Amino acid sequence: MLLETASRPAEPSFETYSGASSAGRARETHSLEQLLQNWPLQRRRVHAKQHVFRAGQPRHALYLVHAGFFKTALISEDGREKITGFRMRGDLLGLDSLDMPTYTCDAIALDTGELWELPYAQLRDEMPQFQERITALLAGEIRRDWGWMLALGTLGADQRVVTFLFDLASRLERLGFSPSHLQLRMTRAELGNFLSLTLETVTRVLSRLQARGLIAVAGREIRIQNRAGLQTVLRENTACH
Amino acid sequence: MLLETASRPAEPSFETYSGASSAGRARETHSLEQLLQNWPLQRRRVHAKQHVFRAGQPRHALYLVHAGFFKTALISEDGREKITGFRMRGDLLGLDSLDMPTYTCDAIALDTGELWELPYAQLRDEMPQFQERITALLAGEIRRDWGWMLALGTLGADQRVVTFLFDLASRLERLGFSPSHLQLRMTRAELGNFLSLTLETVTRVLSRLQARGLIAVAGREIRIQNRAGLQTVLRENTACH
DNA sequence: CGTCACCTTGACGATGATCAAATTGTGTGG
DNA sequence: CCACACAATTTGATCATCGTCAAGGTGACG
Repeated sequence: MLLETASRPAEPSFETYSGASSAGRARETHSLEQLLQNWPLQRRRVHAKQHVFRAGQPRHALYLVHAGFFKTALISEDGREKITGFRMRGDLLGLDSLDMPTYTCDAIALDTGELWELPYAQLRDEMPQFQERITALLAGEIRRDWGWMLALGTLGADQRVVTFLFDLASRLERLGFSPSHLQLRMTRAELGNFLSLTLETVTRVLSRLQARGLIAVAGREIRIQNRAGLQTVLRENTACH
Repeated sequence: MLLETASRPAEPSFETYSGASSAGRARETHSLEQLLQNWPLQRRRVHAKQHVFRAGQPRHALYLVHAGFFKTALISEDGREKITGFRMRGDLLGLDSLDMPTYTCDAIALDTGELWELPYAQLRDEMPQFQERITALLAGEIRRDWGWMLALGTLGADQRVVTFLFDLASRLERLGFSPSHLQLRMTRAELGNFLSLTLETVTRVLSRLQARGLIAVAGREIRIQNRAGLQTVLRENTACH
């Protein structure tokens, strides 16, 4: 697989990509969520379309996604927008501005969700493994970004979409969800923005993949029906390069 | 300016983007190079086309570029290659694999150069400001990557090239070089790879900009002749989005 | 002086963007 | 609960940008 995710919480649930359920089998003991389980953290509920923070606002915390689905996005002075990633349980919001006085991107909820507010300075000083985790998460974000730069720079439209589906599936699987039944939380436009495609192209690719029997599309609900077939798509010749 | 550089050493020189010269006016006291000035570091000389490390090799150090010009690149299993960045004095090589047992990208010298080998664990434990610097450099790399994702995803060919020229100019200026006289150290193919363009398109854009009197191109030597004019190019409508 | 890598320029074509229009889905107020 | 407005999705037709292929030029180095 091309891309990786930095975090791997447990405790699956459904309908909101959260973790309210019970039958959680916690395997990876070093996730941030595990570390912080009985730390007195400020929690914050957000609902869809709400900004967690905006670029330029004073940075006062790092947020750990505990439930819900988020996007982070840059907006340039001249209005161009770019979604830099979709964040789910176990991911952090605000990592990119750790060394800055203000946030450097927007973080927006696509869903109802819950965030844990991490007091960075305090945790760094009082919890020995914390700094190490943060370093790993930062480096992991760089690797993930580079992976996407590779994908977006060298793959055609179909292959980008398939790469995205595989990435999402694997992240969901780590959270304990089915890797073949994907409930998208973003619009076609947002997906296209992230993949550097237009929303029409995203739609067309999905229709094309459905026509080939590789996936089943029903709005934002996507079922992966032929994983091997999708991997074949990735091998098909790219126009670029 | 769209992009930033995490490091800002002093002591300009010429002909190799290094720092052998003397008349250095050290302003920013918190650069890594400053911090490490009289630390007993292993130094390593490299020459053009030599690999500093390759993806998969055991990671044994972090490298601080002291002189020369480098590229870092990813290569996917199926042979697609992507240059993730060009690195010069004050930049670090290997940041992305800080938490890994092996390197996750290739680092290749485009020039003769000198690297300082940083023993990460030791410095982290013995030098108080070190960890903080590393965190800042990691976060800065993320911001830079996101900036390029925005540029590559939303700008046309001409604008990408101009953005690159401005970025390079500003980095060179911080090192004490002229921001209008650029000596490229990479081929058109490498530049195109980084910008997700073909080498022909890069050539064509440079020719076009020269024809408009905005720059003067002589092989890898580029002179910026009309900075304001180039900024105008950035305002010209992009096809994409 | 010849070879090789790199660069430049041209002609052509394909991928994906743009524009347009119709359909479906969603939330809100009556 | 329905009707309405609006957001999101789908599909089609057309076109521009940039990739591909080809050929010639330039420069470096043995």
